[in-house]
Amino acid sequence: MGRAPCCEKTGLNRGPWTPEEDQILISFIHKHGHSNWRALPKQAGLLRCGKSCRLRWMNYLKPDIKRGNFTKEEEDAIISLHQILGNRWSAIAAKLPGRTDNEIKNVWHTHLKKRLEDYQPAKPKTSNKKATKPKSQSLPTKLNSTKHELELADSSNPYFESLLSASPSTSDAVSSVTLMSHEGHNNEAKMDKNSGDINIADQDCCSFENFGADIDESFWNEALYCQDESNYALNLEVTGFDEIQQEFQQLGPVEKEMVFDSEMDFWFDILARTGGEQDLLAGL
DNA sequence: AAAGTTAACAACCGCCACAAC
DNA sequence: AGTTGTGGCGGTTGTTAACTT
Repeated sequence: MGRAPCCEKTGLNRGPWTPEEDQILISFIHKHGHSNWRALPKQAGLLRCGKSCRLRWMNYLKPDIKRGNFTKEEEDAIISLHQILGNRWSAIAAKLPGRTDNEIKNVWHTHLKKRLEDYQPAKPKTSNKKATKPKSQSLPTKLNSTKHELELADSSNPYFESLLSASPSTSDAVSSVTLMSHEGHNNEAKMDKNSGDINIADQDCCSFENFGADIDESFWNEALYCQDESNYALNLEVTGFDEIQQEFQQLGPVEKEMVFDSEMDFWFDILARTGGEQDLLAGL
């Protein structure tokens, strides 16, 4: 036996809502709230099913809904969030105040997806000159992490600020194998000699913990994440460049310096490289 | 100007998770 | 513990306006 349908279809209005219907729904919810969507249309005198009322309210009539064109910042946020969250429109919408999942989904299918597809023809680059990573490119998750902590002290993008939680690293690794500093940043890498787990701490911008044993400790001598006032860059410098190139071969030839369009892209790249997006997903 | 195509967006449908019973 | 009702979610469709041929 199947479930009873959510509403009796016969005799109910379908299709676009009229201004009169909108007004009835708005005034009813203002007076009585919407504790029971199924019962609401009957109580309000609307010839609609509860689902339809809920959808109309949630996607169109709710007072805090922001309508109109998406800003460049919002579009960038959707693209970046979609890289991590996929088609979880409600989760994406939760990061964009005033925007609904339905609206974001529509924008994605009508604008952003096409923009990315146009941007996609990522032929492997052979030159070693500085280049910007395409936003749509799939990111490698070569490096495994079992735990991830990240602090973003000064985010310029309000949508990103709420995405990440601040948390200091408290891990005590058995032995310290590497100490890095770069342009005022205090980066510290420790390795548990028994388990092979690697702990990275960057007190200025982020901390990562427990990357697992499958990465070479020398990697962290060579890879420094850094930022200055105008750029967010991943520097892959000096020795062992060929090995790093192999690690990240999914990206095509690795540039010695990758410059990102925005701080958000920079952070998402770090998350993707460390598998941190898995932890992020778990926390949502 | 008419027909055909595409873009934009509102709305619907079916499924799922979860709370209540 | 199993069943049912409900809200919420993501995929999809329908409609209409805008654009192209």
